[in-house]
Amino acid sequence: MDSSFAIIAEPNRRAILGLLASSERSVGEIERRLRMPQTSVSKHLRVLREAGFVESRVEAQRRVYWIRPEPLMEVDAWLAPFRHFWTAHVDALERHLDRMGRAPRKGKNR
Amino acid sequence: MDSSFAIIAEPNRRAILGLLASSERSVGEIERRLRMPQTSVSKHLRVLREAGFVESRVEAQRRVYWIRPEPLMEVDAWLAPFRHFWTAHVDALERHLDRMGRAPRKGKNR
DNA sequence: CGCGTATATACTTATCGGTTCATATGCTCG
DNA sequence: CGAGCATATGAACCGATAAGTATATACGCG
Repeated sequence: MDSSFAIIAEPNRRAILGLLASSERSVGEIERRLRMPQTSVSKHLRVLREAGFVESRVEAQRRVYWIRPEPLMEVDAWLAPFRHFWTAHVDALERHLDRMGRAPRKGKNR
Repeated sequence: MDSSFAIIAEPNRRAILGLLASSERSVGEIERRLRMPQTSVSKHLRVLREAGFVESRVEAQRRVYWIRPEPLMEVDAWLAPFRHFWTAHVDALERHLDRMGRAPRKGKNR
């Protein structure tokens, strides 16, 4: 329903994503690091999971969560039309790189 | 009050920013293009202005609004720690460019 | 002047999402 | 099997806010 933007509007969710940026973590780890109630962590993780921001696996009694990049890429893409405001003089180079493929081989495209 | 993220969580506001990305516009123009009530446009513009996303000048009876990049840069910056997820193999090149100053040729005419 | 257009603002209402508390489920180990 | 930890889920509560309505202000022109 809501866009990815609504999801990352919540500071605690951004904090969680920030933690997961460096490596995957269990719920308990997140709880301790961010000093936020477990129930809250769980609920935010649920929202993040349903929105495709994270994925989880069960490891005995724990659940380990990690980042899925797609929704964040979407946000990144939305910023594109604005980037020239702060990178004006490099635009030409950027476009050049894009045209060159920017991610040459490596199959597995959509 | 809330972070820039909360501001762009609103779809109408993103639409307005999207319009302004290409060029400055008056309130009436935005109203017509987006087919949204004037009062709504005004209110969103107010929010955007107070959050530093746009700036306006008075031109006779009209107000012309345009983008201020700072808050969007902030969002762009927040994405940095995640970018390696979708640009992993280009990272080296990116860092290289950054180290070089990102604006190699000095022949730029001004 | 006085009307029409352009824009902003106050007020109200309904909705939404986050937090808290209580409880449920499931796994591990003794 | 039963205790205890890790995590999830549900319900009530509460504050924020978007949208609608109505009105106010400013300008420009005949």
